[in-house]
Amino acid sequence: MMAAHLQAVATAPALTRLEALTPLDEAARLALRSEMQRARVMKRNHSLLSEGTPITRRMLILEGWAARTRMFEDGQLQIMSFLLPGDLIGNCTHSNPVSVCSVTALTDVRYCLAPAPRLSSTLAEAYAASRACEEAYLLAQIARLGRLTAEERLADLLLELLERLELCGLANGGKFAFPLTQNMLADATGLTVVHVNRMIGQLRRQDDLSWCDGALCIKNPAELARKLGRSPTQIAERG
Amino acid sequence: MMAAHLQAVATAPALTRLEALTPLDEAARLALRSEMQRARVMKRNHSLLSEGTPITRRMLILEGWAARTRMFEDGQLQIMSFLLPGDLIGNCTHSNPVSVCSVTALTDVRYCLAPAPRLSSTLAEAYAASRACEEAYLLAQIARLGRLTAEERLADLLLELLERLELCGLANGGKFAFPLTQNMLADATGLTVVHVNRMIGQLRRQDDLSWCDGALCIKNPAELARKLGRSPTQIAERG
DNA sequence: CGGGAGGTTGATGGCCGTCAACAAGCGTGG
DNA sequence: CCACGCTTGTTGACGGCCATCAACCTCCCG
Repeated sequence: MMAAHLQAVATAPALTRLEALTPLDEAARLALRSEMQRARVMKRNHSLLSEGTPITRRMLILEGWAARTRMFEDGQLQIMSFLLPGDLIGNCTHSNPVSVCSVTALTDVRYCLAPAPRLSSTLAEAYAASRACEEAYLLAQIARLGRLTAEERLADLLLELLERLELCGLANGGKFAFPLTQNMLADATGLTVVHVNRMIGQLRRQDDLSWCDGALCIKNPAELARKLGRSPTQIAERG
Repeated sequence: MMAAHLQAVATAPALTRLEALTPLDEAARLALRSEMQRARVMKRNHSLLSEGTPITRRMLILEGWAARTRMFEDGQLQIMSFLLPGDLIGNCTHSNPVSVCSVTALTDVRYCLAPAPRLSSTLAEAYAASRACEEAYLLAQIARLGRLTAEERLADLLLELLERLELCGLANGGKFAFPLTQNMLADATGLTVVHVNRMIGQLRRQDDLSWCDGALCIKNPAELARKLGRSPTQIAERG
C-alpha cells in the first residue's frame, strides 16, 4: 500500500510539482489524470510552440526537458528558461495570446493538455502559482546574466535546476538525471561552449559537482548556495 | 473640445497605456479615476516594495520611473526591468504572494492603488495583458544580457523604452523625457558606468541618438531597430 | 565655499570569445 | 565488419571586449 503510493508519486512528477505548489482537490486530480492518459510525445529538438504564433492551448510537461528559446538572426540561440516536468506551456490569462518565444524540446518530451482552470479553483491557483514561479526563474536568469561570472552562472543555474527537480521529486541528495549538453548550458548562460567546458571542469576539480553517465551530483548544495549568496525561490507565504 | 481631450490624455499616461492594452468599460474607468484622486508620491531612491515581503496591494504608476531591482551581497545592484506610467506593481493572481524582488523609485513616483479586477472584466483583461507585457520585457532583458554587446544592449534597451513610452503617449518622433543616470543604465545592462559612458558617446557620435537636458532622442528608431534585428513587442493577435 | 552626484576620458589588465585540433562515442550504411 | 560522419566533450594559443583604477570636470545645493 505504502509502496504503491510511493511509486505512484514517483511516476507522476508533474502531479507532485502541482501539489507542491498548492494542494489540489479531487476535481483537479481527476481532470489531470484524465488528460494524462492522452499524453503525447514531442521528439527531441522539435518545437512545442513557435515565437509569434497564437497560443491555442495550455500544455503540461509530464516527462523530459524543454526550454523557452529565442533565435537570433545570426543563428545564435538564447535559452530564456528551462521547462521541467510539472511546468506549463502557454499558461496565459489574457485573450488572443501570441507566444513571445519558442518552446523547444531538449529531450523527447511527454506532455498532455492542461485542464481548463475553471474546472477547479485549486487548479486555477496552481496555475497562478506556476506563473509566479516562472517569473521568479526569469528574474533569477536576469541576475545571473547581469552580475555573475561564468563559473557562478553555471553553479547558480545548476542549483536552481536541483531545487526545481526536488520540487517534483526527481532529485535526491543533490543528485539527478541531467540530459543537457554543454552546448545547451552555453545557450542558457550566455557563454561559449568552450568556456562552459572549462568552468564545468573547474567545478569538478574543486569537487563542487560530479557529472557522469547523464547523472549530475552537486556535492554540497547548501555550501555552494551560501558561497553564491543564493537563497531558495519563494513566491508565497508559508501557510 | 479637441484640445481638452488631448490634454486629458496627456495628463493621464497610465490610462492611455491601459486603454492601449485593451479598451476599458465605464466601470473600469470610473474605478481608476476614483483611485487616481487618492494618488500618493514616493520619493526618488525610496522603495515601493521590498524583496521577500508579502504583497498586500496592487499599485499603478501614474508618473515617474521605477525599477524592479535585486541587491547583491557585495553591494551590486541589478535592475530587472523598468516600470513606467501605466505599469502595475504587485500584479499577482496567486494567494499570499511574496515579492521576488524590490521595487525602487528611480525618480519621484506618483502612484495610486489599482482597483480590484473583479470590478470589471475589461480591467481584469488589462491586468492580464499588462502581466504578459511584463513577461515579454523580462525575456527581452534576458536576450539583451545573454547575447548582445554593450553597444547593442544600450540601443536595444532605449528602443524598448521608446516603444513603451509611446504606448502611454509620453514619446513622440523618437523623443522623450529621460530621467535615468548612466549609473542606472549600467545597473540595467550589466555593464560598468565607465563603459556605458563610452558606448553612449559612441551612439551619439554615430548620430544614432542625442541626449541633453534630460531629453533623449533616437534619431531613426526604425533603422536602429533593423540594425539590431529588433521587432516590436507583441503579446496578442490584432483583433 | 565645500561636498556630493553625475559625467568624461585615459591606461592597464583579465575574463571570456574565437580559432583550431583532437578524442570518444554512436548510429548508419557500404 | 569496418568506414564514415556527426555529436559531444576537451584542451591550447591568441585576441578583444569590457572591468578596474584613477583623475578631472561641471553642476547643484546646502
